[in-house]
Amino acid sequence: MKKEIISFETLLSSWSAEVTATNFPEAHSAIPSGVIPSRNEEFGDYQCETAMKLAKELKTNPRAVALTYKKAVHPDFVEKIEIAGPGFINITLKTTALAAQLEAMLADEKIGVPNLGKNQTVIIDYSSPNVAKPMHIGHIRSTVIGNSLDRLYRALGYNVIADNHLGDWGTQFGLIILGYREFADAEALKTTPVEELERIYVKSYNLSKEDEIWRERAKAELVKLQQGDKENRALWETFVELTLNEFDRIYKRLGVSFDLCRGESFYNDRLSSVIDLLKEKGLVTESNGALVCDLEADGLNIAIVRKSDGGYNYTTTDIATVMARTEEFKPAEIIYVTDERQQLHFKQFFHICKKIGVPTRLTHVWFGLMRLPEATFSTREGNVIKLEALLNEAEARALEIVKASSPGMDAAQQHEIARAVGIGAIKYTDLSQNPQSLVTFTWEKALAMDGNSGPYLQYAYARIASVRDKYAEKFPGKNPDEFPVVLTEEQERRLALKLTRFPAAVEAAAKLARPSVLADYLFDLSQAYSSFYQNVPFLKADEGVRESRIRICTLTATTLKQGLDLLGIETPERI
RNA sequence: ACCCCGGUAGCUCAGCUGGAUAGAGCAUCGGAUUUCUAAUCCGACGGUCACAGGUUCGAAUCCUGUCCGGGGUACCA
Repeated sequence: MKKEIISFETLLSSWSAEVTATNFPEAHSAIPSGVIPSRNEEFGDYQCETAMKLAKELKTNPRAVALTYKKAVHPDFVEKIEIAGPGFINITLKTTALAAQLEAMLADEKIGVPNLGKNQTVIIDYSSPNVAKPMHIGHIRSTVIGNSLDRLYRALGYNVIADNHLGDWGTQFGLIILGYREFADAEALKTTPVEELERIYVKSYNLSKEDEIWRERAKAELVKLQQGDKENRALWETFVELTLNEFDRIYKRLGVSFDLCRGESFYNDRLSSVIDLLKEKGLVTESNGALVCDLEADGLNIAIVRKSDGGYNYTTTDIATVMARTEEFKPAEIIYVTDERQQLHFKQFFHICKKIGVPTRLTHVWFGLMRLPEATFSTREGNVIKLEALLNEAEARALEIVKASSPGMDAAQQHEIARAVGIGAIKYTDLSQNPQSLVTFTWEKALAMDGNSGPYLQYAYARIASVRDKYAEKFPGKNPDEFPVVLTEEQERRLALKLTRFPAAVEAAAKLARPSVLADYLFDLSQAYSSFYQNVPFLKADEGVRESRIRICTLTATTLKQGLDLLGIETPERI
């Protein structure tokens, strides 16, 4: 059994809490005792603001309170504690302790990421595109953010079930079936099936708006489908299959895979019993021919659970889905990743779930819509950018750069690197900003390959891989692990400190449901490494120092690789 | 009308459960390559944190109001 790695932040926070409890028992327990990384490195490695908060409550001098911490027995890994400004407690670690922590992390496969999710199942519901509609760049966010959360939770030891809740059931199928019969283009269905299905849908939808007879016919087709008509059912299955084939191709390119792919249709049989249950609980009333949950009293408007034509809508489907998932998997939590427009829906739906006694914690992770600088995307405007077009463009641009920088490399390898770099660039762009801000799409930003970008991080990784190859070449048979880690240079110490903070970054990213927290950390780490790389020699250093630095490179590489993997970004050994 | 987001450097964004001099990237300008991958590094320039009040030792951060932008508000999801 390996010794568990505990971060300095955690150790220091417990220490500070203890000092508070011993010396200021009269203080309110809510006073935060947290120790955080210094905002400014000239003040040390960690800082604590407890003294100022305590002094405020106890109406005493904050610097005097801070002095108590300075005088208390320090943890053995602390070099010094200083008091500054209005009452900051600044903590500097022993460099030898930092080195020891790096060695512990090097010896641990998970480099210190804790196992928080023991025996807990989390279902993450993401991507969830609609059948018969091509994925455009607006769909990438749920897929990429959801997939990163999926990876983060797995890394923290949760049992994750990734479920792609396809929009494969609904009123649009009446229109599609009718349109398909009337004006499908067999040739187009073979070459670009989903695009053709969408064309059929849009045309049929437009007809339905001006032609009442068409509308009635479409409705009749839908009813037939829902009643299990063989022909319509077969058509529907074809549509689903054609669409899934295409989605699978995109998921494969994105490195995304699901444990389950259960569309709305999967829960179809349970819908009427959901209504029965809601009735039983006295939660529904009739209004204008529809059945609704009136949530006005809770400030959540009204949710329709059965339409006046007898059909069900997504509130009902979602409730049925939760109940089915709860029965089958007993998850501790279900996380939904969708765009911001669905906030009200999820509030309503979570509220109803609570009222009917669903025990599972339900979380809605929403993200801002992606838009163009001049307008929002809309099929009608014809300004949608197909997801595949974006991926193709990214790979093409990356290939140009690879060809320019590695002209001697064979073509297959150039393409492979361009693929990883191009896709990495797109994912990183999306994941590196706060999900909840609205995103303005520009090609320039989406395909950024320098500065704060995916390729910058991949480049840092590839340089390390190259250094390690060179080391093995020049010093065959030597094992750096037989030498201790020693930190001498300023850039080296700074890098070391950043390395020890990886587990905290992973934890925070998952807890806040924001992969951008991890992306920020990794960029910061890469910058620290690049600076180290540029200013500190390793292969030319003396024996011992050289091995120590190679080990630091190794830990940086592992951290980047694992970290980028949590963002779903690959790390080629050479770029 | 009501509800939810957002407004920080020329551009794209961090920072927002109050803390020290508001940070990155891009762009612009100036440097670094006989040396471990220059997709890099080092430096400079650049801000009335939308606006007005308030809370306090301290506000980009919390409260109130205003302006601007996006989204939502019963049979689409």
